[in-house]
Amino acid sequence: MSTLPPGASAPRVRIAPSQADVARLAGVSGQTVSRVANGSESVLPATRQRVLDAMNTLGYSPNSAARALRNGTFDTLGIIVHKLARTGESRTVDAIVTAAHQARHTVTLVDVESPSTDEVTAAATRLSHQAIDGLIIIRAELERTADLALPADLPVVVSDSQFMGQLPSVGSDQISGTRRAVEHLLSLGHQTVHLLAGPQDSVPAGTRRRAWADTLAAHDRPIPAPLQGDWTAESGYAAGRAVADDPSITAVFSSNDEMAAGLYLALHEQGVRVPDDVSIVGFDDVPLATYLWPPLTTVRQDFGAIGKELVASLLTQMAGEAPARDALTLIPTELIVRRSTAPPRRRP
Amino acid sequence: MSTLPPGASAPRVRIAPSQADVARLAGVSGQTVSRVANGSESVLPATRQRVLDAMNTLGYSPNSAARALRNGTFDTLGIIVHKLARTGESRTVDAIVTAAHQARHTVTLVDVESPSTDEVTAAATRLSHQAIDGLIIIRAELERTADLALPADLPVVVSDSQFMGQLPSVGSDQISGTRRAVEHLLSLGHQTVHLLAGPQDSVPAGTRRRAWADTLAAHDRPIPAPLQGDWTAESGYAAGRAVADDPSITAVFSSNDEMAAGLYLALHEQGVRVPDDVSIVGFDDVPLATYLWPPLTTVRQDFGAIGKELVASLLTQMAGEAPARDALTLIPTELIVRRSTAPPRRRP
DNA sequence: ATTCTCGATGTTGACGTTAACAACTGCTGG
DNA sequence: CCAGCAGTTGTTAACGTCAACATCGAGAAT
Repeated sequence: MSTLPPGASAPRVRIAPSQADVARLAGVSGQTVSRVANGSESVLPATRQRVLDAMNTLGYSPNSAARALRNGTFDTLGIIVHKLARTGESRTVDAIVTAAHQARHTVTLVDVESPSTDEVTAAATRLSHQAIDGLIIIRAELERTADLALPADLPVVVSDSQFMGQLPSVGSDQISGTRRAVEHLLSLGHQTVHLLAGPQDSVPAGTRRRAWADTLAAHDRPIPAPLQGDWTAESGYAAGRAVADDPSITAVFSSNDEMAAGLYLALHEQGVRVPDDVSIVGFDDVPLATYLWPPLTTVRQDFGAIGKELVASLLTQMAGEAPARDALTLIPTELIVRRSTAPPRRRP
Repeated sequence: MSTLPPGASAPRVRIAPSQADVARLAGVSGQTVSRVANGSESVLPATRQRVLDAMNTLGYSPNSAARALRNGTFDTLGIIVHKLARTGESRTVDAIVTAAHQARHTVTLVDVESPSTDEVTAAATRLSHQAIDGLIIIRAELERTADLALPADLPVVVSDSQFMGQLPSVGSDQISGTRRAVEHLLSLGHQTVHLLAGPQDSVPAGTRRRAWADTLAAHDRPIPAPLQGDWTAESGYAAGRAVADDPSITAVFSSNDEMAAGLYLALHEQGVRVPDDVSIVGFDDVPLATYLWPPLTTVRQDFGAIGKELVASLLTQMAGEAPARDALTLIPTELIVRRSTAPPRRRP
């Protein structure tokens, strides 16, 4: 009998039944309960039923911490992500969760405030203190992973390809997507294509920018100074004012759909018609791209495939295969032609 | 000396160092390592430093499974979500992750294919087999939780308010948001407001529908038959064709922004002007709402606040406070007036 | 000088599970 | 009639951590 001070309540007891409780009720050993829980063959049907019944009455579910401790595995994948609310990020995570589920794994999420080395390292440490068997890093805008302090034996995959040669990566084929976007505009008769660029320190933004310039160069076209954006629709709007003021611009390739939407608004406000006066191509194919006015021609990224591939790569590593440090899986992109592009027309 | 058969390789050993390894290297007991790891006061500075050094050289991080087993707590929150890629969902999850982080908790994610009772139960079971201290269910379209088989002692919160009286809930104040949207249109001079409804089996869709009807009734206006949608822009587009064909419709309240975007497209295609011919109000305030043409008047939901509140409620329960089964936290909504609404004009 | 106190550190055992092995049963085949 | 076998069930120990208690030593108080 414990003596509690007056007014004190008994500690809240987690009444989770254990294997031993089930064993006692079913009149078997704990080991047999374990066998039933894990679907072992060598249990008499009658015994199995007795155990199953006991589990049900008690509401037993195995303690995963004990199981993890015993097995040395958590059946859990960690994800480090920055700005989960963004289209690409949330769709990738969605796909990861689904793929992980199919592989009977759970997913643990950590959000970083900025995708800097320090933050990602901290997040990775925090995660490895938690229970994970593998780690997925989504779109960290880092220069290199050398500075990234990761547990040596932890399988890791990175989305987007800036870690090529350092960590296994999975990313969209942005180069060919960009090329097709630019060439689509060129083939319509535009003399050149202006770029609405993503932020300077973003790796994918840099990739798209280079691919844009390379494509123009390959066709012997002038390479205009890029308009600078930061992925937000707001920055696209700002750029749109500039575009509206410059009648020489007939075609713009926006590094993502959000900025294209901002561009649209500025152009509409200034009475510049799309695609009659200016043709626009975006990147991503967000769900709403079809429903902008006019429906946006854009480069579709297959985020679902990326998520699936990330998980597949991680599972391979976890199965013990030596990770090819320089493995890069490229997911194809696709140009979706809608109604925001047309042959150039002279503007007044 | 173990003798391996020729050709056999040693098993892949997870070389994660344990407390004991650190203790040996630092020349202290495991308990002292534990004390240092958990920031106990009563360790001599010199000793602490020696332990810290040993931790660093070995790359030690405490085994969370063992810790969880010992402490009976996982510092982890589980989330069950359907269609993570949607705006509201991903923003809510984002906020949850951030709030959980601040409370030094990790977040584990499970996606269900459909928000049905069976699926949610299965997911909850799966999660409780995993390591969680509390559960957040986002927008399950269930009638009641009675059927939901949840571990009895597991703290749970639900987003959206359909579980009122059954489980603690957090949700937007959809009723007043809807009322303000409808009254805004009425105050502009519209005789009545048509509804573009969400799917029949969705609880929030039902809430908005009732609030819409109630508001019209309160103002003695006719209540037209709702246009039926399913949350997708595509369904909004279909409804838009009908709206374009019916000149008597001057104002539409769309149950979400996506459907409003679909509506826009159909109307633009048919040459029906917004807001000149038809006024439109949406719900959610997705990031792109400002950048539709014309910028969409809509009811803003504060998903960030919802996520924060969900975590707060869960933490309270986990701290041992008896959950008020009927607790309902209502997060205010806000009408954002942009340019898709105007006084009615006669259409030809 | 002796006892007391207190702070630092060590020892022990338990959390719930499962692999490895041991033990027991009933049956087959000689 | 018994060795041996296969199939079922039980026993033991260990995974890594930490709370509770035990121990030790040094200085304070008498």
